[in-house]
Amino acid sequence: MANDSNYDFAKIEPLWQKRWQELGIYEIDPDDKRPPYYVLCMYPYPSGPAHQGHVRNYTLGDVLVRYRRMCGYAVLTPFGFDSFGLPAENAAIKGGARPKDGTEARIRELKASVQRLGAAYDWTREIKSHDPEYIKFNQMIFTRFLQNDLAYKAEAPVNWCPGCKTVLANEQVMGDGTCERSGDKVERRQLNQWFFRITKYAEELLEDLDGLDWPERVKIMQRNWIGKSKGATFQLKVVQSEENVEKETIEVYTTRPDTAFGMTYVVLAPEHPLVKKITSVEQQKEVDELLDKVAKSNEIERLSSEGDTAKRGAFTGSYAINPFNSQRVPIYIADYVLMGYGTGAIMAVPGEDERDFEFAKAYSLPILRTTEPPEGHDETPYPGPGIKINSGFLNGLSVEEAKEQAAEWLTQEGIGTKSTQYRLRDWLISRQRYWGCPIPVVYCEKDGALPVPDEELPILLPDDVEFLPTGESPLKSHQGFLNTTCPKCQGPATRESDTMDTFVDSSWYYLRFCNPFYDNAPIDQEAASRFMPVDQYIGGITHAILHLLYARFFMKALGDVGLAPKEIREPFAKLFTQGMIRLGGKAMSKSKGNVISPDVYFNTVGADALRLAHLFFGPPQDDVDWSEQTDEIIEGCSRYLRKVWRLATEKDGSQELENDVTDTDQASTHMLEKALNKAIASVTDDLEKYAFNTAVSSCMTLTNEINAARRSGADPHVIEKATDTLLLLLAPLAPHLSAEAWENRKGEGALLHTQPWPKADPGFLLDEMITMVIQINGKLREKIEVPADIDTVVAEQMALGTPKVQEALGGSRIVKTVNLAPKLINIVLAGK
RNA sequence: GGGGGCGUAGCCCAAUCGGCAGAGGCAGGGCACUUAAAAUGCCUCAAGUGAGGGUUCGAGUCCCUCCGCCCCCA
Repeated sequence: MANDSNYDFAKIEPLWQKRWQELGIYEIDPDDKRPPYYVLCMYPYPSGPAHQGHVRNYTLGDVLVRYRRMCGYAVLTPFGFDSFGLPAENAAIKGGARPKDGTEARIRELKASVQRLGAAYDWTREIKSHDPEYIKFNQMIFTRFLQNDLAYKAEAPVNWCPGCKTVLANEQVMGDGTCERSGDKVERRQLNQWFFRITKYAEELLEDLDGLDWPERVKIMQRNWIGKSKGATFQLKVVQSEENVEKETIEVYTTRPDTAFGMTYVVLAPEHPLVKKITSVEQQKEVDELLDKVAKSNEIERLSSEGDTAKRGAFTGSYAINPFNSQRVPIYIADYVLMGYGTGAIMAVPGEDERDFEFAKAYSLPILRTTEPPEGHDETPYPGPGIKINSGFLNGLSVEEAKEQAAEWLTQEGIGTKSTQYRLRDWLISRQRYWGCPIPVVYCEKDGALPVPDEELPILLPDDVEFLPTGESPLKSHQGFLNTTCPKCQGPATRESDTMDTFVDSSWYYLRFCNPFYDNAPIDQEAASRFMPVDQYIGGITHAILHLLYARFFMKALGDVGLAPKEIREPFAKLFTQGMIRLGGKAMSKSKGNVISPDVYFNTVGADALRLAHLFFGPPQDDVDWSEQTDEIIEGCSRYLRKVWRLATEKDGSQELENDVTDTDQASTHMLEKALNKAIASVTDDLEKYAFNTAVSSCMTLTNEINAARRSGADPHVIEKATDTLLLLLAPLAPHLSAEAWENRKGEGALLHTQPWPKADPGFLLDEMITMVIQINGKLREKIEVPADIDTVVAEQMALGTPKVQEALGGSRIVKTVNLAPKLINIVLAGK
């Protein structure tokens, strides 16, 4: 066996996968003394066998798991499945397997392909969102939120498909506002639904971003999503045309109170409660027409800047009084003003706002500037800084000063106040769907909406339901599920038939992983205190906003209702977002139908080669285009691994490892020592900063150096040491082959992955001689070898003495020398 | 429309603080081994960094404008 030059991955990979599992080297005892380290890959929706996106994600995670383990940490490395969700239910409706059966089959498939990758997971901790235990605790969390005013019920618009007669998720609405299934135009309807009060945490969610070691772009996306803005709210009196009395007031929010003198009209959201009251008889028809149109359009259309502006608004027939100058301005309604943001009403300043300007032009409303635009500015609105004009007591002030003064004035007059608004809205969690966690609420005619008591949890989904293409959740008509008794009066009551958004499940699973065996509460707080926050979270950029924001909200809210350690405010200390795998210009995913299965590679080159290729493609945060060349890279990685195998397992015939090796080449031995230590340093450094592509190439370089050293007769002891180290460095990257080669070298039972991570000897990292670059006027002219500790003055003399420099000097005057000896000397000559 | 990213050799990609454009791989070429081929080993080839300007002794790297591709928000 020792001379077997063929590495049989098909045989060896499953053996090691089994051994790691049996040895439990990635499981943690409760009394483990090593420092804890929590590595987590976003748990996947089980859509069937893994695709290359999964491979990439779990490879990156596994490299870090194995590396940290070798660095001496007790690494927590759990895996689970985000197993509720729409596709399983849609499959059932189309006549496929029932959601539970289908989901569990998909889980088995995904798990099998994840296991073939050889990633080290503690499978004893596996959890699935649809586990009855998980449902129970999910529901318990909901009831705690309800009791602590973090959950509430309110009317909210939903996407309604008139063809399917059902509510659609946002993802089911196509870009053009039609239903993905029937193609009908999706409408907005009001429905009574459950919300989580995430807005209560808006400020904390914003502030705590600063302390996170996350990619800056993800933090920027979250900041924009939260959308904090500072401004003022104030009241406007309404003058109704026919009665001409001031009964009602409108509250508006603006970020630019300094522009109030330029207000030439007011706009209400079509849903604004005042619309009914203030619309005049003459304008009723026009207003109704717009209301009708708005009801049929979705938010995407409403916020779009496309479409004929002249058809997007309607005059109500009433007027408002601008408190700043007591002028009457008309009140309009317009589709682009949303009830959910600010106060649902705006003051319009067409002189300083693009959108107001377009609207004013379309409806022939006056346009007035209140900020002096810079010279040469055309007729378009000017929103920038400048000096206030046409603005009464604000004239002459800067925009910033005027904002302050205007808000001050509003406060003094008692008609307004400074106000901070957030774009973030409360989280609508109700889904009119079957395959999700049931919302644990019962409705009693006498006692109203009540949470289900803990001892009655979990409320599980009934199995005996029929999936019909009616579009309605089967729970809605399932009498056995619906009928219950009121926990308070024991009278007849009805269950809530909506289920929770699956983002609820994924908002706290990382806490459950800390101790998934705990049955007193959702979260074992002691275990959570030990492992949380997650040291390294890894997943796709697609979850940059929603999942990560919801999970952050849950961490805070769970702490505040006493279910999680209160001092831990953030769940993910460090985040890494991997780039997408694209095929044909689109992200690779089952729903897009452009999946390349890893199976064929598992069978032809093995998991290690595929893993190595994924690491080697390029920077892990960048997107990868899957192409013909990808196969060549994978083939190249496979070739490289075979090379390592030969190096590590074949005895070099010309060199026998005897005690008294004499005739060795000192220079090449020394070069190998240096190459070895440099490789340790650079691979370690690369792993710390996720530069896996360069970590792989450093291993390749070392491999080449060892082979070269063998040819030139370097000390066999050093060659053996370097080869051992190469296997240690490859252990996280290509775990099967390196583990097998290690055991081959070290004897039966030797375990590579429990070895300590190698340390570089700093003595070998510094070069004695350095190539010094000599430039003239910044251009390379000469290179000379100098001792690393050369005196800078001496170095400069040497540089000036070189023939090329002498030649170039040719009578010119030296203006200056940039002396960075021993690296570089730049001689700047006058006028040449 | 706003925000973010990317653009280096035929291709994938390297290049610490602004200091020699090349670490690694793929493809190509040559040689060795072989009866031959595969496999393997060795050697070799190649761009001046998307375009233009600026700052600097010196720019792939910093600043501005433009072009192309991608992502997010609207």
